[in-house]
Amino acid sequence: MHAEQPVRSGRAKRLPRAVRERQIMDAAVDVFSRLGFHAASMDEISEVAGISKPMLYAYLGSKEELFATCIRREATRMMEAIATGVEAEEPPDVQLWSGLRAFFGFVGENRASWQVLHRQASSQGGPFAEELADMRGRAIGLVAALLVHSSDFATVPRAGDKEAESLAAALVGAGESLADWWLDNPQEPAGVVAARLMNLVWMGFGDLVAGDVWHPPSRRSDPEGDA
Amino acid sequence: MHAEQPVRSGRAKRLPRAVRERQIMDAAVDVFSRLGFHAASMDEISEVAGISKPMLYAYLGSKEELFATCIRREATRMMEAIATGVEAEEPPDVQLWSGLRAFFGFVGENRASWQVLHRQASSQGGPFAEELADMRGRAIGLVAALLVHSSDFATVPRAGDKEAESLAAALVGAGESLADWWLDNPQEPAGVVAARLMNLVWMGFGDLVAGDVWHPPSRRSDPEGDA
Amino acid sequence: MHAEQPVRSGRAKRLPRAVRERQIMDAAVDVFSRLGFHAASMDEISEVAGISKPMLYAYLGSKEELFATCIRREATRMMEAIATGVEAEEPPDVQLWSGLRAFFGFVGENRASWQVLHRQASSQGGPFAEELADMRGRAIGLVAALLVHSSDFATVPRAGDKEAESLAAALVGAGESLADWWLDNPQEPAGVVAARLMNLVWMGFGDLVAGDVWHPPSRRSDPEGDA
Amino acid sequence: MHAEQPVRSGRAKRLPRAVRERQIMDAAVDVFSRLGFHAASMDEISEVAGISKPMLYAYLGSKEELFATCIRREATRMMEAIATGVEAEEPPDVQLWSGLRAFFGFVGENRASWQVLHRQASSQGGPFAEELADMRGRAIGLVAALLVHSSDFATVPRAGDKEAESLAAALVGAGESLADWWLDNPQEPAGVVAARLMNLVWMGFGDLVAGDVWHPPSRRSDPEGDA
DNA sequence: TATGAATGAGGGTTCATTCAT
DNA sequence: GATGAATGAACCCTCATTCAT
Repeated sequence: MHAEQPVRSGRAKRLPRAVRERQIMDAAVDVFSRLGFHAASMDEISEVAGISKPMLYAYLGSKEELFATCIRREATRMMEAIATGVEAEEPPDVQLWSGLRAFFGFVGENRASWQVLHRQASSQGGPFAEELADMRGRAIGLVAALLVHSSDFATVPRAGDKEAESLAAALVGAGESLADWWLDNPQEPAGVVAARLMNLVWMGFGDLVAGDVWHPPSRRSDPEGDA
Repeated sequence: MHAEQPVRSGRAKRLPRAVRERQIMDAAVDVFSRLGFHAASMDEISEVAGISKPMLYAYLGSKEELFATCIRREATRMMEAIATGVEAEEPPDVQLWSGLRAFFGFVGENRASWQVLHRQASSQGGPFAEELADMRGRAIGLVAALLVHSSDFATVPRAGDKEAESLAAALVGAGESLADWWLDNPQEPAGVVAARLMNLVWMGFGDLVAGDVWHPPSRRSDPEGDA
Repeated sequence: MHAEQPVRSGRAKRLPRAVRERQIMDAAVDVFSRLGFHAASMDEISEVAGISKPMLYAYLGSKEELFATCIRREATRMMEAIATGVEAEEPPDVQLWSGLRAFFGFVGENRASWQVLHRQASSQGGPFAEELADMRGRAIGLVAALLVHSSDFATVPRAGDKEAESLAAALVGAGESLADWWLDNPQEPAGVVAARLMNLVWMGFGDLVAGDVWHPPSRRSDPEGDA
Repeated sequence: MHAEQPVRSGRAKRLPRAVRERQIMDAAVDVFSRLGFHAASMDEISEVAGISKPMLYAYLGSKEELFATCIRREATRMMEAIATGVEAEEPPDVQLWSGLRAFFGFVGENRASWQVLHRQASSQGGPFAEELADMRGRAIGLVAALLVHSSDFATVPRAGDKEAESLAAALVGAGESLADWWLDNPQEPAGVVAARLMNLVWMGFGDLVAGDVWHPPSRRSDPEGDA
């Protein structure tokens, strides 16, 4: 999580452009994530950023541009965080597991980013709704590819892309929703929550009830605990 | 889906309060679902409703109140639609299955309601965000109860409410996300989509890959097909 | 000249739309004529009109629309004033004379109208610059037609449209400039100034110096004196 | 027409003040003539001038001062161009003719200068309107003096200064308007247009129709043709 | 009751102008 | 001397909300 400047007073110190830009983006993500696109005002963003409004416009353009830039930056950060955690050579279930862990890890450490991405994006109407729907769509596509791949040798394959895509959509939604729930119930570590979702989607509730549980391949150097 | 009055012209006829109110709420749901809370204007709502703005205020209060009322009404409608489809005496998996079917059925037939509930609600920081979070929370609670109940006799029970709640949250999110996906890919009937989700959460992807599929208890008079 | 409301204070009285619209337009013409398009602010216009800004927008649209409407209204008024004074059956010189008299008469009685039309219009750039150039072009065209017609039987006809048009442009410019001069030197009645221009363009300075003067056909009921 | 620096990049070289000032003024005239006073921005001017904004202010003061300076410089240039073309010993009609030719010549070769002077000046209510009115007034005075002088021995002299001044105003306006027309219809050489105006004001349209035309005293080395 | 007319308040954006390096 | 960085002050426009008929 990026730290924000305390509310400014007096003339802002001169800073190189790149630094200011990051500062502003951080403030914007913060405000957008708290209030949503419409309710957020450029006034408030500039105040949180510790600069005057004209700087906002000079550096990041219009409100819409600023928002789109935020979305893109945070989405990229999240995608990269997840991609970094997944290794293509692993078997599908392990890939899924790594992805989930990385996802929850990112959400836990970047609440604001997550909220901008998840909460504000749906506010359909703006031109970025599209942009965000695209990103979500791409994420779903990736998961779908994973699922398809994992079932290449199995009985379901004939289901076709649409089936995989719909399951991926469900899975992504489950992840999002669980992430939100987790933010409101943060008692448990990321790994536990991730494992729970992994179990649900991989084993199914039926198996869970029957006592069958999915276990991650035991690895030693595992910083986070998992149930 | 509720029908809207064509754009009004001239003085509106005197109508019993209840009818007027329904008329206005229908218009409001329509506009809110299309534009979102902020972008929707009282002007447009009153126009679609076929009455003047002062009437809007006289009947439904402020914009926030109106929105909250919409949310409540649509949420109630949905809850009832689902509750109607579920019979408490059935075993848990059947209850879940019935609930899912009812949910997708409702969404398919009430796009506007669904969009108000799902899309607009989360994006606002206002006082209704709370209201909606509450409703969603209650829904999650119900599902959690179902899950808990279904596992009363099983190995997992000790997990406690939190585990069930988190799984319920994931399940609800999966349903929401899949519903959205379905609205964008409406080729398949509600029942098929519902069944797919049922399979995912009950059997798990692992079993699906292995060819194990969950089947609804065969009933005769079943209007919709299921996979 | 239309009278303006004194600066408003408190809520404006309810007025029928048509009346308010005229009131606003009068104020707008006043302010635009004094400050020009850019320097005029909607705030000031609304203040002069005795209403709040939202009414401005409700009735007359954006600033540009308002300005264009002003231009059109005043141009129409002036054109009509002139057209009314000219009779098509008269010989060309008499038509020109009548036109000049009507023009100066209008300018004398509608300073603000004139200034909006003349001063502000040239402020090139806006989309109305075009509009106004058109109107001026049409006026020049009319004068050119008059000149062409007046020379049908003479030696110059071969000169072609361009020559007539250029002379008409010169004549129109002379009229505008003289009108401005007159507003700064208002000692003499409209008729005198008009006659002077008539003499200049019809007799030429050479003849004037030689003592030859153009005389209007003597009519009795002539409200304004002419030299 | 003054040439502008290509868009600058990097630090501007140190230059003697006079050169810098000319550079800036050229840019300012260019921008003002294209956009008008209000629409022109100091940003654009400094960019065209190839220097930074603080330099702009250091050298030429505020926007208003800069504009006034532009007006003064261009007006002076034009006045001098005209004065150079007129010889005081010639008879009045020849002086007028020379002046007109010089004027049209200047306009043809200095479109930007002309547009700043003519179009932008009148439309502003600011303090330079005054300045420009002054200059125009002086020009009118000069023409008036010429007219008065040309009629010293004639029948009209008693008319007094006001009559001459008003005629001069008309003449100046005719010239301005014709110059504008010419810029939009540039097929004919400056001399032809000038001659046409000369004929109009000296012979009058009445004589023109009758076939009487004013002829310039034949001179040999005349670069531009005249009708 | 029902409404056309009216407004306070605030949001996005830009611009002339000036520090501080 | 020269500049990138910074801002106060306006301006256009819209919207939720309310009078007064």
